Amino acid sequence: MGRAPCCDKASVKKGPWSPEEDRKLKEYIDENGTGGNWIALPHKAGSLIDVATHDRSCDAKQACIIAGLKRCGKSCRLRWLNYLRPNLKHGDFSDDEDRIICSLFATIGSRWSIIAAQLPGRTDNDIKNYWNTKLKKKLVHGLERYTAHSLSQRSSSTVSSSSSAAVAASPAEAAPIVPLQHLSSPHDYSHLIYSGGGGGYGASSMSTSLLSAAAAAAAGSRDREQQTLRTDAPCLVDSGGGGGGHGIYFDETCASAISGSSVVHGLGTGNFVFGGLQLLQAQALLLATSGAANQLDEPYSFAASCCYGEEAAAADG
DNA sequence: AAGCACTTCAACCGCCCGCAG
DNA sequence: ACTGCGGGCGGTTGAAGTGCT
Repeated sequence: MGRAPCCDKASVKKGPWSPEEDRKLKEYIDENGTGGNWIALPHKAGSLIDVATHDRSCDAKQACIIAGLKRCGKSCRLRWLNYLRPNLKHGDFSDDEDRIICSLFATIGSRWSIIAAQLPGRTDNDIKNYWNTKLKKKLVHGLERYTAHSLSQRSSSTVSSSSSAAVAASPAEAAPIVPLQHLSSPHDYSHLIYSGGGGGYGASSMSTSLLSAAAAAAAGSRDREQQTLRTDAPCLVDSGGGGGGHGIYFDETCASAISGSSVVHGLGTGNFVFGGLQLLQAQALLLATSGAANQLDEPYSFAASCCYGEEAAAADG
C-alpha cells in the first residue's frame, strides 16, 4: 500500500497550467519570492483561501492555494522551476550541450539535477526529456550501425589496415557479439567480471567512480597476465590485452552469455562486446567529442562518428 | 480528409533525504 | 534516537502535436 496522496485531489487543480495561472504565480513570486518554502508561501502572503479544507493528513501538506490558484505546492514549485523561472532556455540543445550531457551521463548516470547544474538555463526535466526522446536514440543508432558494420567486416574477413585494432589473429575471433537488445540495464553493475589485461583503453577511459570500483575490485592484480576476478562490487570490464585494447563493458546478462574468461581474454583486439549499453554509448561520444577520437581504436571512433552521423554513410558504403 | 502511429514534453507520482523539534 | 515535515529528485504518464498512410 502506497503512501497517502500528496494533496486532496478534490481540492486542488491538476493538469496543464493556464496562462492566467502562470501569470498569477509569476506575479506572486516576483513580488514575494518563494522564501525557500513553498508550503509557507501562501501563508506568508496571507492569501490562503482555504487551508482548513486541505487534507491535513496528506504526505507533504503542500497546500499552495494562493491568490485564486488551487494548486498543490509541488505543482507550483515544478511550474516555477521548469517553466516560469527567469533565464530559462527553451528549444534545441546545442552540440556543446549534447556533449556535456553525454559526458556527465557516462560519469554519473541519470543524475539529472547535477547535469542540469552544469547547463545554465536548462532544467533537469528538460534534460531528462531530451535524453530519453532524442539523445539516447541518436547514440543507440550510432552503435547499432557500428555493430552492423563490425559484423559485415567480419563476414568479409577484411580488416582495416589503418586500425591499431587490426590484430586479426586474436582469440576474439571466436567471441560472440552480444545483440544489443539482450543487454540489461547499464546501471546493474553488480556481479560484473573484471578481466585485467594490459591496460586497455576501456578502463582508462571510464568514469571515475566505476574505474575506482574496478581498481578496488582488481586489488592491484592488473598486469600483463590475463586474469579474471569476480566481484560483488560495481565494476567494469577491461579486456586489456595490450596494445591499447578496447574497453569492454558488460553486465551479468552479457557475462553469462559469454561464459568463460577465455573468451573475454581475446576481446581486446578488434572485437567488441557491448554491455552497459547506455554507458558505453555515452562514453564513446564523450571520447569522440573530447578531441580524443583520432586516438581511438576503430570501434570507438566509428561508433562515435555514427552518433553524429558524419562518417556513418561513408563507413556503411 | 480521416484515421492511425509515433513523438514530445509538461506535469504528476511517490520515494528519499536532511533537518528541526 | 525517533518522528514528522518539506524539498528535491528520478521515473512515468498522458495529452497535444506531428507525420504517415
